[in-house]
Amino acid sequence: MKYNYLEVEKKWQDRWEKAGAFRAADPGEAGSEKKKFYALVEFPYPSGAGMHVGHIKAYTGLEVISRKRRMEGYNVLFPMGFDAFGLPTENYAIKTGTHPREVTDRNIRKFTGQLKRVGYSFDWTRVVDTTDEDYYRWTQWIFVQMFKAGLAFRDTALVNYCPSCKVVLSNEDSQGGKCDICHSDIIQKSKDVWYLRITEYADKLLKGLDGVDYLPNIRQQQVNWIGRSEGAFVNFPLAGTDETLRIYTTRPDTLFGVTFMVMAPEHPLIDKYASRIANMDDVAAYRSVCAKKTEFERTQLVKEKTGVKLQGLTAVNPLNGKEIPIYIADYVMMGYGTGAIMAVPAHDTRDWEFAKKFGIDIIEVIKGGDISREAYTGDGEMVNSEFLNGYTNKKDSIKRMTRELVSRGIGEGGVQYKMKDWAFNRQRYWGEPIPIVHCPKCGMVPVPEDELPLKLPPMKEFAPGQGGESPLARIDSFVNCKCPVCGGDAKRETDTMPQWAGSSWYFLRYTDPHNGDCLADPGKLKYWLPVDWYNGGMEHVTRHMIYSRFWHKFLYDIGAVPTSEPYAKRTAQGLILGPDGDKMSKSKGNVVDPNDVIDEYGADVLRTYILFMGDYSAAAPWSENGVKGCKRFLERVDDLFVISRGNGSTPELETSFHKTVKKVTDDYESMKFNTAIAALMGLINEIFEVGHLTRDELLTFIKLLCPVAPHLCEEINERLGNKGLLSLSSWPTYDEEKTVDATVEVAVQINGKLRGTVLLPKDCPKDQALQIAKSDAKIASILEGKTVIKEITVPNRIINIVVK
RNA sequence: GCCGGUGUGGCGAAACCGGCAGACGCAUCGGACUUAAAAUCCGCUGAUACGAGAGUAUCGUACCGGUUCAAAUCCGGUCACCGGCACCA
Repeated sequence: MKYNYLEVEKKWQDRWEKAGAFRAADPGEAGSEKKKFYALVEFPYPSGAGMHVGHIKAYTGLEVISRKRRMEGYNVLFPMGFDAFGLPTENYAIKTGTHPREVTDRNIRKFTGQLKRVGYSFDWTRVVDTTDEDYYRWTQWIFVQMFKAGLAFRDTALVNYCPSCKVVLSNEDSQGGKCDICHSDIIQKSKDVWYLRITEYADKLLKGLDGVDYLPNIRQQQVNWIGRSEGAFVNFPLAGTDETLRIYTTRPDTLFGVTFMVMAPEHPLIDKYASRIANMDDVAAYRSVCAKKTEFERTQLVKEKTGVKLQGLTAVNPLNGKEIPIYIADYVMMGYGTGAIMAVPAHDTRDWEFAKKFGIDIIEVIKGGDISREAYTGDGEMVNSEFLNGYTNKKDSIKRMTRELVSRGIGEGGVQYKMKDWAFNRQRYWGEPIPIVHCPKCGMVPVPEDELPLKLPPMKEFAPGQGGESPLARIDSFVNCKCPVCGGDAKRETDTMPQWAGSSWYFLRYTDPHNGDCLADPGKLKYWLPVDWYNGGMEHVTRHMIYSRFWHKFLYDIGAVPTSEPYAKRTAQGLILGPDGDKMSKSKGNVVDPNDVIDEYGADVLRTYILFMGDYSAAAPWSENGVKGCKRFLERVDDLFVISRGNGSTPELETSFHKTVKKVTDDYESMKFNTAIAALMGLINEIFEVGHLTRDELLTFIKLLCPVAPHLCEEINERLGNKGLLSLSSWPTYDEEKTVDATVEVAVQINGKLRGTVLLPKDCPKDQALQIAKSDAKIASILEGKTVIKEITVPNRIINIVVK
């Protein structure tokens, strides 16, 4: 850089701040009459390591959109905050003997400083911090509303437990059988757990996806996560009892192919009929083996089928009265469906494997495969199935069978979801205390709303307790309290909320961050919601996104927010890989620190490069040389001032400007930042070929580039003698007519092969175009002696002459 | 296994709705400036063959096939890689 970028960038950052340039106007304030635009980026977890280039990529996309929107005349809300509760901070605090409050404050200061150096146009007056009492007061308030609505409940259950972090984890936090935080193996443990009944919203969460604009892969991931399946429940009588074994299946039409039943090892009917089971010892032994397996072993490693046949307990096929053996096996999960299945080995791969191993009959009911070799899971004609014989369409046969089940009173159609209720408590210190009191007389009672926030008590030793109980349980003054209902002695809940709590509603608080009376003023919510555009990482698409949509839909149902969906549009940025093409990680030593890049090249270069790297949603490796290329580009932009003058460029350059304004305007909008910047690079090459440009053209250029490299563009604007901030000036317009050159180079093909090009006037008529093409010396020589069969012209693009 | 995505020069990548494949950037090479290097500027650069040369021809978007005047793009099949889910009945 020919100028001192660090100084110049600081100068403009200070001026923006002083002018309050990026403050969003609340309803009623000057500026609120403009159309609103709410741009949201995922707020960071303020880790001690500071910012990562991934953060920069995540924020810079919507930064460009926000800056463009402001110049287009919108009232833009582009806020930033900190998702600061959580384990890394707490673990660091324990290790270093510092209080997490102190660690958090320090990290937030560090992040704030780093973010400001990048020159983001955040509205810094609206910062939220999830660990702030005035913030988590409302997180607790929402929990209390959910409790009152019966959506927060307690249950004893087998849970995912991380022995290293000493916390219960949700299914989402223990994917692959590993702890999401420390990557230790998860074990199963029986515990008292708080749940949020997210399954009650499964259907709403699924249906809501129709009304929002999410990238297709994001939508699809959510659909898969919710995992809706349609099928039927069927009741199989247990022989010699009046009990029925209820199962769920997606293929009720294969009911005549059932040759055995399988129950999950934990199925309660086993205990109920233990006295009838002759081999209860074997059963108990098998159950204890299964209980010791981690979720990982059970689902990932062991594909070999195991199980035990129940001696003395059998089921009856309710359609034809056939007696069917029952097995227990761990390939059936207690947590899905009813915890028991009807096995149709001919047409289900898992049942087939099990049948082969245990020598069970296999009855074909769908023709089309060779069931002696493998299960046939395709479509085909129904056989061996009485009234279903001859059906060839799966939908029809399922429908018919479901009707039959209902009319005979042995089952009915039903829907299942893979999504489970959300395990919502952690036994750790650095989280929102769950505002519940356990009263021996009144049961569980929420802390009254006017007593919120229920503050985290100060503590010196906040390491988790040995038995996995919360550190808060050690503070008598916190635990012992009076019941808010009866006034008698009671005990407080000592668990805290998981990290996902605070981030489930933060975007609401941005609209009214200092409100002491409610989570946000209804008028402000009405004005700002929904979030118009939300950008973040793919890794948050299934957890954070689903959780926050759930909270939002609940808040909508109780009338606390005005929209049923929080986010109108969602995009996701791709990863930045290390220079070696691997994922960046400390252990590989391939991490790029954005601060180093700013020190060496300035924030404008960093921003430009990150957007220029490639497809915004795709992963791309970091390249130091690529950074240098962007630096050169910005230096050339800086040089434009010297060759700018009052008037008189060329008609060609004028056309190029119209083209570029159009392209950049469109490309920013579709997040094709790389091609927008490429267009500006192409334009600057052309300007230097011409040798000069007008002052107006230069102004247009820096306006187009301003969202990407705002400091440099402000500086040039000032040099041009313009008063006021470029960031608040108007976005350039273009004339569609002038985006096409007066003469166009058109390709001439013969039999589809390129044989030359001709210059034609814009929108040249077909006859004239062909005439000019044929008179071209080279084309004419090829055409000589040939018969023309067909002539195709596409205006301003191509001429193809087919000859024989 | 299932779902989604991707596959184009030495590299990152472009290419609207099927219409000149490789824009833009990097790297390489050559040149200018310099005592020299760095920086900067100018130029070349998909492959192969022919040509002293301006050039000309052929091939070329993972692979095989198809539709079309015309395919990176559409259709059928195969392979590879990435991401997500996973004994979900």
